[in-house]
Amino acid sequence: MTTEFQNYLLHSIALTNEQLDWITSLCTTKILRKNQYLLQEGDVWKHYAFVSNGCLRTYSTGCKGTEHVIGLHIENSWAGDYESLITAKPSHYNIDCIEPSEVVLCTKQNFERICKEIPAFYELAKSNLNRSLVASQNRIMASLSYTAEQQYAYFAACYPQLVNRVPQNMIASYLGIAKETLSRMRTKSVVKAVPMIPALQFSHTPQQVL
Amino acid sequence: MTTEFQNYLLHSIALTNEQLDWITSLCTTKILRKNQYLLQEGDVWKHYAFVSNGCLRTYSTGCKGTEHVIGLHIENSWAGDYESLITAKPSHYNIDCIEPSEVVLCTKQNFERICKEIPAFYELAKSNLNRSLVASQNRIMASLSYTAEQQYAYFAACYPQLVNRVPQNMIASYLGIAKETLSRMRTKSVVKAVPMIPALQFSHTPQQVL
DNA sequence: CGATTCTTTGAAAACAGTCAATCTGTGTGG
DNA sequence: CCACACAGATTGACTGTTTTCAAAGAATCG
Repeated sequence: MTTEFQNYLLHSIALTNEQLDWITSLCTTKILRKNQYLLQEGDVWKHYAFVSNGCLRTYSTGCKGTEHVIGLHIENSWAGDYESLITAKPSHYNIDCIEPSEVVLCTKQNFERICKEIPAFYELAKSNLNRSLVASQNRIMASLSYTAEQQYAYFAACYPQLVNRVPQNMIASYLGIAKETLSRMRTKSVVKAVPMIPALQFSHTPQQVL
Repeated sequence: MTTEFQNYLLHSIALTNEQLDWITSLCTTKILRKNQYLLQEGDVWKHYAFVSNGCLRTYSTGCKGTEHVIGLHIENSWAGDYESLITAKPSHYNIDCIEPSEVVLCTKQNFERICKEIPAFYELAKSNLNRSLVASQNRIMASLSYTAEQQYAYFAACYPQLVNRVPQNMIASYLGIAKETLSRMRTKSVVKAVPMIPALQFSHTPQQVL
């Protein structure tokens, strides 16, 4: 029987059974209940984490205690604080579960070992990193170009799976708008088309954070 | 005599003279006048470009023809459209010179050849990519957390070199605010301190786009 | 010096944020 | 099984910031 993680790998790259088993043996699975932290501010993040099930959010606490959602991660994507991982410094972020979730953890060390051993795996990791960067830039582009309403429409177009799964206040926070504003926009809901911006026209791919 | 690019390399990684010469031989230098395009929307970006002198901007044209500045690049940083580079698709962005500039170009192919041959160079490239990603995320964090005024203060703290070098309308565009708003903020100029947000407290490093 | 680009300024209007109250649904424990 | 508590969503009135448009003032470049 193959796990979600193994399915993800098999769908992404070509692997022998031995390789698949070997990778799996270097990873651990962790079950998290709703609201449980995967990473807490101040801790050093030392893993690569694949979300095999559920939904998590990465957020940071700003001045006056407001929470700002930096990332949302559902099954088949990656979560973690990349900055903390590569600098080995304490994280400024929190990651917790919006739903009961299951994540596959791989230590940085093991992850790099796998990369070295299996070029295809390495290419996958690199491609995920690239996609993260592109996704970040698209998000910046959207925030520069769009009004609150257009941003939400763009978000909904990019991540239809999240719209009815993630609480609205978190989506609002992710978009940098007030939850009341989002609520009002939704009730109006004249289903406006998002004005298409060249830079964003091919970007309807789910965000990956590695 | 060493060029700016060679100085950059020597300050970043350890190289023999032969290696340095070899790398240099695989790159070309291009002089650009003010307002000249380095990349124009619709073209495929195929290089890695190191800015050895001057200042460039990456921008995109949104609906209604508004220009949105996605990146600013001064000497000793990198410019280019990474998305177009890795996907080999036409770029949605324009890059042009704010000042007369000099860039060192290296084709993707040659760049990868150097990476393969010289591990330290590869590590440098990887580290630049990582820093780009972190910088993007910090920019997102800032746009979520800060008011227009705080954003400008944060920008000025991060990039003091740019404040009096890049036209204000472009800085405004970079920050996603109207140029008039920026102008008003500057004249008020009660030099407010930026409220520090945990996530951004160590991020005062110049943006690198590789 | 003339032309273009960039910046400043003013006033009105649009937009989004805040605060506070109410409403809804879900899950828990008595 | 009901009542209650709690998290999330909605609504209204108000405030404040930011945008827009238009015009005038600097600065820069050829």
